[in-house]
Amino acid sequence: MSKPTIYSIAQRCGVSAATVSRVFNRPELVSAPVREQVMAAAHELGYQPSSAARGLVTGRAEMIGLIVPDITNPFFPLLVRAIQRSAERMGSSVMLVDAEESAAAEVRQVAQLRSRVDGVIVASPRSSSAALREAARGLPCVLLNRPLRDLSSVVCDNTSALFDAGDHLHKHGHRSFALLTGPSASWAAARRAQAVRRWARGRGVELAELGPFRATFKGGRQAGAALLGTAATAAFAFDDLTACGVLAELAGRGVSVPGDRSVVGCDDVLLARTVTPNLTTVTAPMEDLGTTAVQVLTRQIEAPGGAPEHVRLPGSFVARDSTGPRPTP
Amino acid sequence: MSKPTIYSIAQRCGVSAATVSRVFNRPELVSAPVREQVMAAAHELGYQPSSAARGLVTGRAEMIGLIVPDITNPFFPLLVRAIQRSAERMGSSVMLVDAEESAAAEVRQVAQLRSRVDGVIVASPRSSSAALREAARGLPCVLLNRPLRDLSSVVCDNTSALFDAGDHLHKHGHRSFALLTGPSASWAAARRAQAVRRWARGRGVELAELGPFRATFKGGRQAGAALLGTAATAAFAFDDLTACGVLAELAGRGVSVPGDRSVVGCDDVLLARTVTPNLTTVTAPMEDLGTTAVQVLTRQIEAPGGAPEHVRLPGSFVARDSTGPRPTP
DNA sequence: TCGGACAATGAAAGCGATTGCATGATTCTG
DNA sequence: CAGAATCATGCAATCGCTTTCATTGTCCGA
Repeated sequence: MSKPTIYSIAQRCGVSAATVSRVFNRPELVSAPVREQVMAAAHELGYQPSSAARGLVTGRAEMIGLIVPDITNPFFPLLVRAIQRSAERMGSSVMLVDAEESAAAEVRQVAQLRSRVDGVIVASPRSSSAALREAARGLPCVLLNRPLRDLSSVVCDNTSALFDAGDHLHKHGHRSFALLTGPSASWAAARRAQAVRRWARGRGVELAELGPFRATFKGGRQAGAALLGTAATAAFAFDDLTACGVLAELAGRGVSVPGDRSVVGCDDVLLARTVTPNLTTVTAPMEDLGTTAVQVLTRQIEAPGGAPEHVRLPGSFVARDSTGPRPTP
Repeated sequence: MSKPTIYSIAQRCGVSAATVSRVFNRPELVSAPVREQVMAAAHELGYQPSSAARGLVTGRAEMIGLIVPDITNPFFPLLVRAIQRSAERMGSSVMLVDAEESAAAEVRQVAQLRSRVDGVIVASPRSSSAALREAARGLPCVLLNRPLRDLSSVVCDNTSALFDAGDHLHKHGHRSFALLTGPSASWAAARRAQAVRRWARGRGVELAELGPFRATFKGGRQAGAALLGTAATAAFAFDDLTACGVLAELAGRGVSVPGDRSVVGCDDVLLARTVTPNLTTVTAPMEDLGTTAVQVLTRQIEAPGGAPEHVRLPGSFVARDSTGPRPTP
């Protein structure tokens, strides 16, 4: 007894394979009695259509690739889940690839994926644009948090939320700020830094730029240490993970947050709500980001060579416990 | 210009498709000049073999499924990465599925996956054994952290590490302990609880059992609150996430850790080292767990119907800052 | 009552690769 | 130098499914 195929079923039911196939794909073309008989037989035999065979003829893999630079970064699990969920809704599965922080790996992975997926979603802060373009040639692709003119992209724009964060701190009396910058190659880092700078200039407040720091907990500790070398009473961390590092470093040195300094993070990952004090941060609309990415990708797949789409979703500011009034000197 | 196939290449090089195929699969069977010519042409045309076609004839998808109950649980990203890494080494890709904490989804997903993968790795604390068995029927499968007699499994056994943890606390003078139990349906939770109980009995110390609590940060907070209702000076949390909740709850109530109470976690996820104080915990050998799971699965795939394998890997105790000497009353 | 429209089904041609077998060209062996 | 062994290559079947086209049988209107 080998795996059941449409032929096993066809034979069993005394119909042709074509009919069996239709029962699954275009059931309305098959008469009710036959349809039911076939379905019953299929169920009884435990029939599962071979996706390889189907893919071969339809040219669709019903699968999308998802490339993340580092799944251990708490930013991604939420995204992965959102993407997976909406992919499932579209009848596709998700193939996850962790590029392990290596640009070379990213590009290599895309090449690897090509033949197995209908398209890819790439969350790739690192790779060079040229490498990305090349890798995506002829393959429907949407970039996450990294716009590129000729490839579709879905990005989270935190500019206005960061303005809100600044205003929030300003209202609390802070006048001297520090910007703890993230990896220089990261689009998000550049973008966030720019937003903070613009805000500070607009407000006419002092802004010390520190960094760049690696987007890790350790990087955050270094940033925290650096922060103490300045007079800033409030700091914008690149993301929540670094903010946590900052918090830890400050705590380690007996500096109170938000008593002595205020810290705001970015992304609102799980960590933000498990750390003490809870992080004031900017929440990224993960669910939306994922859903949108899948939708855009689907469109690219259905109309290959269509114009690239660019979607920008705003984050929003959320005040928690890592920010407070300026310490009275 | 449609997608290049072995035929395009064959034609271009004046050889047969079979030869082209061999260049990629059994290059030693092809003469050097032809081989190089074909490779050059393939590269030039940007040829990528169709995995659907290959899969159809070889019967292999070169892909394994990975089902996790909740990718946002910090336990999993490390595992996912380890699995992906070693799958890649075996020439397979990983299809990730987040069952979203639903046993029904888990089983449904396995069914869905069947036709697209060569086998699955299931990290499924929830589903009933019967459901799992049924879902895995005829599909190579290895269970993670959940042994079942007739299915292969790879589990992390923390028993001895928990003994070490207990001894560590005992040495620090603690005599009254609390066990904050995890979800009752989880094998790991049961196992850990059992280990702690055995240890406590062996030592003849007092052990208050609290719970079960959900394996979330919130669950941890509740556990923390409950802990304060007891005289225990040291607590075993179900995992790091709940331990963090405990820490947060205690901190919120002005209870110092490790000054007033000691807390040990389990798993050693990223969180353990980002929280203040750093968690004393039991590290799970994630890398090994993942690698082993893939190896076992590979064996199952190559010899379907072979006897199930059961691997048990020990965790190890690591002392950090959430444990200390018993407070002097 | 007959022709055409329509519904239900089957036959068969691929999709793009792999692979066992056959073949022709070389090289070896005694 | 004949026959065997070896090597490189081609032919063609096959994997399981989808889909076009053709066929058959029904039903309806005129």
